[in-house]
Amino acid sequence: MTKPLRRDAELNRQRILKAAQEVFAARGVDVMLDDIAHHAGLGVGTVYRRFPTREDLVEALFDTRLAEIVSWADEGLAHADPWTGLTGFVEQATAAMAADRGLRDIAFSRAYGRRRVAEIREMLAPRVEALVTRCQEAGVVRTDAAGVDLVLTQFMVAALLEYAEPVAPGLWRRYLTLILDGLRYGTTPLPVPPPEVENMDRIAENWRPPRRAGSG
Amino acid sequence: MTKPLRRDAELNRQRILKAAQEVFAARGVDVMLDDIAHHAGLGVGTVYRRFPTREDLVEALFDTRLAEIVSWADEGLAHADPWTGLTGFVEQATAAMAADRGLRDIAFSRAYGRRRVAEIREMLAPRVEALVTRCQEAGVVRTDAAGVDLVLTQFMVAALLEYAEPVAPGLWRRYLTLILDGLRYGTTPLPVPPPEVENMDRIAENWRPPRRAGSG
DNA sequence: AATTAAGTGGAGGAACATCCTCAACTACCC
DNA sequence: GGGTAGTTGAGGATGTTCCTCCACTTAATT
Repeated sequence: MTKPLRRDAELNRQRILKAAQEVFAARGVDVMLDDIAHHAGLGVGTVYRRFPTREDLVEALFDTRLAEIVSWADEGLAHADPWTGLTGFVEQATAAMAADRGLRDIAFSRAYGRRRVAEIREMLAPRVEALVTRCQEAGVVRTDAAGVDLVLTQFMVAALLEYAEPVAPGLWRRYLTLILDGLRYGTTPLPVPPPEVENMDRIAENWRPPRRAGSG
Repeated sequence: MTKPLRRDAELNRQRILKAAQEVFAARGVDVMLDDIAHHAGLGVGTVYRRFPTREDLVEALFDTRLAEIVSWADEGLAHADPWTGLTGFVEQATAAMAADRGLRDIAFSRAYGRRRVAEIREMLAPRVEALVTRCQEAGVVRTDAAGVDLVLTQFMVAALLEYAEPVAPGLWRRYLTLILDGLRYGTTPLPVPPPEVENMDRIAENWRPPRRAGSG
């Protein structure tokens, strides 16, 4: 039922998507839409006409990016060696997030992607769980680790990306290696249980929170 | 040459310090001074009269807190077992930062503490270096690790605190253990060198940065 | 080439957040 | 009780972000 756009309008739509992609990647999904418009060489009004909310832009751009991550998880699960499957997945996902600050936001924050993106995110959890379990059965991951641990460590590495990536690109590989070694070779009993799955959402809500969402 | 304060004024000064301590601990050093005043049951003007800048409050409160961390490092160095010395230090420091969001800010951010606090921070680096080196000589830390690695991992754990501590208190112990295990038992060669010390400041500048300090 | 509907630009108003001053007031101290 | 130090908190100054609106431009149609 949607009428096709006029030729110039369609061209501008593409320009906006390209600009949004670039600006999101460089500065995260919280940038002003004005900046995207400017970067696209267009007026703000045009952006708002085509994508009334930031969410519309996010959905249009990150739907496939997240699906890609899910497919990497599947590839990891299909890999002959469980450990290589796990590390390969983690490295691919982290590399993608290192290159795109917006992707980090979408992957972790619960502030965007209420629609499609949230569904895709939920597809990831069981796969990550399986990646870990498979390694444990093969005896190459400590038995007291859990699937959520991988998510939490990704959180930490993503935080490192926020701080260090612009200054020391690629440094994350050093600390990811360190953490994965801990996961593989560590023997010190983990002193507290992993978080409940219900808590993961509440933890994710603190990803890049609004400046003054303070408590009392 | 500083005249003693009038009795009521001195009392209020104490009230302000106590309130600031509590509010900083709960919500970080970026809270509005208005909030501190209100929490102390005083008017904003009083706070501004006594501590003209936020920096004054910070210096008054965190000088000793940071010195305490330095002394823990010394205790760690004095401990008979190098590994226990190292982990003991790291755990004490992290526990302190888990309990005080303001302390995290002061320890990592370069936005405050240009004066005294910065000096104390600089006393820490060589001690941390020594803690690691001593463990390596004893053969209980991988030889390709460096002193700065401990700082960077603390960065990651501190980030985890930001996200998870309000929701799942104490969870940090799980991931700190994992990381320390990696540091001790890991064998996978670390793929990139540690950051130059000069870069550490630039990384720290991204700790809780102003909302729109974006690049181009 | 004239008509019309679709699309565009971007200044600027609205809604906030934060900072910090200052004039009227109050409390201490001698 | 006079003088000085101290207190107050509403509100002006400043800054940020969002998003609308309408005069203007351009593509499509006849």
